[in-house]
Amino acid sequence: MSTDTIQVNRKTADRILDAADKLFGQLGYDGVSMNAVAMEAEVNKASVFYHYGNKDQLFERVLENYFAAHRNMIEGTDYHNGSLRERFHTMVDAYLNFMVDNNRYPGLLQGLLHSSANYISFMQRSIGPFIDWTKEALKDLDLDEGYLAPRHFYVTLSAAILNYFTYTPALEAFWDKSPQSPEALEERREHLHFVVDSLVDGLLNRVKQPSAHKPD
Amino acid sequence: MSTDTIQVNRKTADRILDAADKLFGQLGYDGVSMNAVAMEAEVNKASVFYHYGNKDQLFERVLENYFAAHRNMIEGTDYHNGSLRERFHTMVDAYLNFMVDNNRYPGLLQGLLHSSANYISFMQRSIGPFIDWTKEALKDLDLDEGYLAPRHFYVTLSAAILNYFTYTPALEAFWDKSPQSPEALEERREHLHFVVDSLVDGLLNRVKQPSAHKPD
Amino acid sequence: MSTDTIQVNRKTADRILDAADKLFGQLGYDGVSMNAVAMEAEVNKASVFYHYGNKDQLFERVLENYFAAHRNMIEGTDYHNGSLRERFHTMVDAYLNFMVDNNRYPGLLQGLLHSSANYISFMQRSIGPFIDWTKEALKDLDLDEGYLAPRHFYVTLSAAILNYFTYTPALEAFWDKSPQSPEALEERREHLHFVVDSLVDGLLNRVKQPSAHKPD
Amino acid sequence: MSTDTIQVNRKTADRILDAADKLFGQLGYDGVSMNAVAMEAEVNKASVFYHYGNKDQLFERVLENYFAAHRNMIEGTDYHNGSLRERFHTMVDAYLNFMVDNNRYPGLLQGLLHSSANYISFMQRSIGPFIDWTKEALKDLDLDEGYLAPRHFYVTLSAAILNYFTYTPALEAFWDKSPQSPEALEERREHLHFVVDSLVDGLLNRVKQPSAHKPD
DNA sequence: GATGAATGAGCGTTCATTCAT
DNA sequence: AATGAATGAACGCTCATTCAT
Repeated sequence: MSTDTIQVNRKTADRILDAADKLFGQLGYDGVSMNAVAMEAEVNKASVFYHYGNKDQLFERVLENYFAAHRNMIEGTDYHNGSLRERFHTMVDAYLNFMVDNNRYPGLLQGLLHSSANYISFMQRSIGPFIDWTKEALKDLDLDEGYLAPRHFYVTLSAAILNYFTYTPALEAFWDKSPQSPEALEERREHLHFVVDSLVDGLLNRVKQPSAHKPD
Repeated sequence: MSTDTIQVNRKTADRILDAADKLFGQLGYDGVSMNAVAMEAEVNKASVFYHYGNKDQLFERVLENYFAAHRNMIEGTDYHNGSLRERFHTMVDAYLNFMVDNNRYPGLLQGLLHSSANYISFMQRSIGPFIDWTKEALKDLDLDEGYLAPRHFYVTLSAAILNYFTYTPALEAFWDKSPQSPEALEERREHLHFVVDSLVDGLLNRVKQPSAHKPD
Repeated sequence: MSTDTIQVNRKTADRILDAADKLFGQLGYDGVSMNAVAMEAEVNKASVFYHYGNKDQLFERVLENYFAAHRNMIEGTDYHNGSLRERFHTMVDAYLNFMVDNNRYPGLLQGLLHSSANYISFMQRSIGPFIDWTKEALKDLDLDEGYLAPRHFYVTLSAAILNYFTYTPALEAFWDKSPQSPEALEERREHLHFVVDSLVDGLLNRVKQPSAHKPD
Repeated sequence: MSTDTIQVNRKTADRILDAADKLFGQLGYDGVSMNAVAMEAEVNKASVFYHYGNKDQLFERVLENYFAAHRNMIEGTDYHNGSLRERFHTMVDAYLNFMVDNNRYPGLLQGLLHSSANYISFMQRSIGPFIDWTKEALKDLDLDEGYLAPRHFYVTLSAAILNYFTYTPALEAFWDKSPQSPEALEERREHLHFVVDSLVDGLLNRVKQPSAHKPD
């Protein structure tokens, strides 16, 4: 009974959050009205304010959910062991899986780019752990700066993963199957692994440290 | 009435288009009001409508300018000759130069992702030539589908270029110099060339060695 | 459950009435929301409605408390005996003391002036006894109408008392000490006694001297 | 024709200001919605914002009009010459005439008492000149502080004038004719002159300066 | 060409109020 | 007695757009 009550009481708030999640990811902060959220959630508009205070707070609740999931994903992934190649494969797989499971997240993240400066720190909280992750994976090679610095690999790889999702609507015309179908996703995963393999090969080639710890 | 005055007081229509260009790129379609455009251009609000009809048409005029420049860039680049590696370097350089010269374009493009479907065909008109370009560059290898298909390289490379620009505000915290400074851009260019070199090496490796280990 | 706890957690209904009293007096009917009352009283918003029905009724309860106190003040004051001068001094002192003891009342009363007609009868219930009071004090002089009628003295004297309190925030800039400080209040009391003395002198002068020069 | 145009163009803005003037005076700042102003002025709600920016600015425009008229009244009144009695009579007449001509002003002023602190400075700008005026009138008696200080006379006399107007709706039940009728106003004027005469007599009696400049 | 004025629709938000628990 | 949730109406305000001049 008490469980029931909790479920019933959470229902409206959850429906609102789901609706906001969906719409903000599709249309961005400015493209979504509180009225639209209320209608999507099939609740009264005032209820949205009752449960989440205002539009900014609702938006941040949506963001925080994803950032928490994002952090959990990173913390739940063991990327310290194995060869350089293995570590990168682990990372790319984990990131790709996360995007598949949270397919509204990329759109949400892109939307932040046009938001007022307030939300840039939100993005940085999302980027930071991933850059650290890349640093960790490349730690043996001692590349702190220059064109092979971890941050460049972060931008290149995250972009290769993210944009596949955000550009899906535009890409559909050029794909033979829906880009988000399991088959297409598997193909993209193979491509990303190929990219990682190639980059790791190229990297090891350039740094030329045959004596380095755990040669690949 | 002097030449100076005329130059300073550029044609109203131009001033409006410039203002719209700037604001749409910064804030996205929904983040910009016609009033804001008028104020930025220092013209009367009704003038904006007089010259461009309505908000959608103004937005499309801004888009069209960039897509025309984009097409010109592609058409003006000779990517048919040279080795596969050379052709890719040419492409990446041309695309990067274009972004530097048209630094409002990436933001504009990202904004389209949230524009409810209307503008997807605009994006596709921008993507199409680039995909053809990639196909042309890879024509010798006969890769029409699968994880090595040209379209995957398009997504990977365009993302690696594009996101460096669109994510600039968020990246600044992780860069030692401004990501848009000439030095940082040169570094990014080197990284992209490294990426291309690695991918071409990896590609040639795989294509010539059908018996090679399958990806993961 | 100790006596202390009970005293601190006064009856909910009382806390609400106090909060409403304070806020309505400060901000007027329109300036106060039921939510604000609930927060000030640190009770649930629905409790306010449970105890007082609706906003109008809550407001009226606050008013009624003051009007009852006002009536008690008048009934508890012996203004029938003594000289005309003494009777007026008694009145003015009683009224002034009442304002000091009920310093939220003047603000509340002023707020009524903007309440669309509904509450005018409330004001009249407050004014009536005071006018009767003035009539009683002046009963020997047989002044029912004209510029010396009791009602004019009521307006003049009540205004001289009331506005000193309601205009306090604006007067502070022109006072050397806080207008509500005991010293300032004592000074105001002396002034009011001076006013009463002067008016009584003037009144006796005119009434006893029908041949006196007409005003102006 | 140009005159016509100007009149036509001013029409809407003027109608809005008139409506705001009327409603704010009747109901106070919080009691008036922008919609109500628009309906009273028979214009579109957006027009109100077009012409006056926002509610605060509209309110301040109304206030400023009265404060300007108030200043003009004071500046246009010669209260430097004549006996003390004459100077006070001049003041009271001017103030009373101003209230009759600007009968919405008292209500507006009272409404300010419940407004946020922003508007207190507005009130003080209204009060200041009048207090100076009182000081000027009493300058020969050297009364800077104490219960006979000019500021006390300001409060007493302004209250006697102001409240007669603001309390009109409540007073009507106790008056034999409408308090704002010419006859009633004339009677009130006589009363005020009686008050002034009595106070001046009382004052001269107390300060006892038979050798003072211009004995009354 | 250019612009001041006007407007219906919609925005984010708060309101007083109700009701099931 | 008390409260979390819900809601229709209204709030101040901005929007894209039109139109007479």
